Amino acid sequence: MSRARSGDPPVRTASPPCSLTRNGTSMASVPSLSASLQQRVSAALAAAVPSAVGADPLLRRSDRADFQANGVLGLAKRAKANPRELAAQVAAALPADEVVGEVEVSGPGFLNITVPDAAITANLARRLADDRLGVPAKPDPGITVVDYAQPNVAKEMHVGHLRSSVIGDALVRILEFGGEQVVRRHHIGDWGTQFGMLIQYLLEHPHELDHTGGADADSGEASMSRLDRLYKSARALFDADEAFKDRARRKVVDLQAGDPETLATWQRFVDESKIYFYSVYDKLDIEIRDADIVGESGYNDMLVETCHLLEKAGVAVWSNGALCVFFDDIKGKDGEPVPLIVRKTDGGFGYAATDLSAIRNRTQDLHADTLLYVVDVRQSLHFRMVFETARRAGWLTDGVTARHLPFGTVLGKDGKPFKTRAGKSVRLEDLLDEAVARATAVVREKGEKIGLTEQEITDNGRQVGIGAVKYADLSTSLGRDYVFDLDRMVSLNGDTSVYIQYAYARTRSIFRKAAEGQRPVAHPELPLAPAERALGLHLDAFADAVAEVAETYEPHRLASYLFQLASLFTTFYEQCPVLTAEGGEPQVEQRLFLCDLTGRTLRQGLALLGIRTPERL
RNA sequence: GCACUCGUAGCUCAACGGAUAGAGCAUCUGACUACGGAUCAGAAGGUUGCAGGUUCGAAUCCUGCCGAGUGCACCA
Repeated sequence: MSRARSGDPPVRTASPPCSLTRNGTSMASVPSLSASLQQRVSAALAAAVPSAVGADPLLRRSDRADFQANGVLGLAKRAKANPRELAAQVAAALPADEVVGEVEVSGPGFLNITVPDAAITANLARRLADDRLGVPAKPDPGITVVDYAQPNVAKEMHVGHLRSSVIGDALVRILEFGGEQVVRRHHIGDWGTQFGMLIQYLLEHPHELDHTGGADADSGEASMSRLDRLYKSARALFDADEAFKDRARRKVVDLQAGDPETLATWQRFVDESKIYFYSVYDKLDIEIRDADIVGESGYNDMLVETCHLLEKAGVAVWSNGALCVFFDDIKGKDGEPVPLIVRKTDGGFGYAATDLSAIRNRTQDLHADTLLYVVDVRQSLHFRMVFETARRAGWLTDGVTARHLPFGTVLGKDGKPFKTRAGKSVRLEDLLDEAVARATAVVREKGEKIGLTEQEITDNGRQVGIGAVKYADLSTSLGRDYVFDLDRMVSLNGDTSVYIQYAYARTRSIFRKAAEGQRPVAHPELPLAPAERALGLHLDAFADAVAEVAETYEPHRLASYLFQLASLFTTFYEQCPVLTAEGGEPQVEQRLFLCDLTGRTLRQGLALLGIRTPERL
């Protein structure tokens, strides 16, 4: 598969609101109970064993208490102490304050810690009072370039383009939310020898890309169909007609030489393709901005210099007429070293030259300290070689992180790469249309009962269908292949976005049904029911979950967090009457407060994954 | 052949070196005519591919083997 990278749909506002603005809210980061405890246990460890300053207490959620600290065991080993005795010492050293509740030594030397109900409610109240739900923004943001969503000019987008776009978009949102300065780059496939054929054909048939015939002549679909028809005709002629083939090849030379007429024709392909890209990304509800589309052609001016620098530095050498970089540990089938080819025997530049030039641009001109590439796993070797080369050349320094975030193949239900019955790759648009159609049918059936308007049904169908596709993609670890199964994706039950969206809609529904004076107010003095505690502790972990994803670039952890939150809320909803709470007005307020925070957390969390949350579903 | 990734419940997937390996789907058993709309609770299901090793402790780290996928000189 080509490394299509690209497109930009400005039509619909693509970004769901990141946070709800409320009167008098602050922008204060709220340490989680987990973080507060961690700090205390860490201090207690240091008090018990002076050499343990800075040791990680390994605090985790536990099924035997609210939290468990596993760090004592390793420490006891190093200090040659009895683990249980040491654990008891640490427990004794823990301060008795508002966060630390019960502490007990368990098993070989675990510390089981329970926090008071009041601490949970109080911390959640601080989250609700904050626009960002207490999630801190980095005090010292870096600059991260994310390379994602890279389709090819003049080519149909297919299911293979889905993952890069969805994952990249989610990462961008998550990183930006964390305060990072993000530069988006859509490295579209807009250059290469195949353009000689296309350009030559268009020159000989100048009206093939004209926007004629009907009201939808300017639509993305019409653009793609023109491009596709032209591509096929050109290809057929290229294969059948030797003279045309020669003319096409000479066009490649013209293009690379920067001949104005040739370039202008080439630009027509790019522009036509962008119309199509934007329409697909609009459907995908992913915002692509024109300024962020910097395709392969964007680095043309640097290629010669890149090669020159590599050669001068001795990083690249000539071999069999090509400019190559070799690596000790990379060998081919015959046992001979396999090079990264920077410049080909015919003088043309390979994509390695483009990628290396892009690295120069991103580190030296954009001053990035992190480079991320959301690209198919099959290009891992390529990136390994490119990064290593850039290190040798000094373009990647110790202060810069470059990471390929590889994703696996999309498979059909049969476990083989997702194809149509005819064996062709599936058009991305068809896939999205299908998902939306199914989701709309489901939404319509249920929506009629609650009196949704036709407009709401249509909007919800789109938000549910697209959300389902994105969630399915984001809820499994990136590196793996995943099975594309629409039936499962749009299911109301199970680990799906629909389930989470529905939980959100339920939180909203309660407020519509609430009586005049029933408002969300935290009551730390009230004891919490088990379902409330479980929900509360999980709500409090939101900031930590987001931070973890921003650090590991693993969106599936956020997806998992959100599904669990929705599940915990559903249990709470089942077990704890809200508007008719048995404890009277304060408990009604307390439970409304939990609903409010749950709703906002679900909404924010899904927004970070690029998934919308209908108010009524 | 070499390299990379991966082998976890019937299926699709989780699990930051920690206690009893967790979810969802499917299966089975019960509740539920709705504050509140698309329900919940429970059961069953496992030699974490196999064999060694490191560790107080391994699905996780190391070695070997078996199996799968992907990649491996001028396409991206």
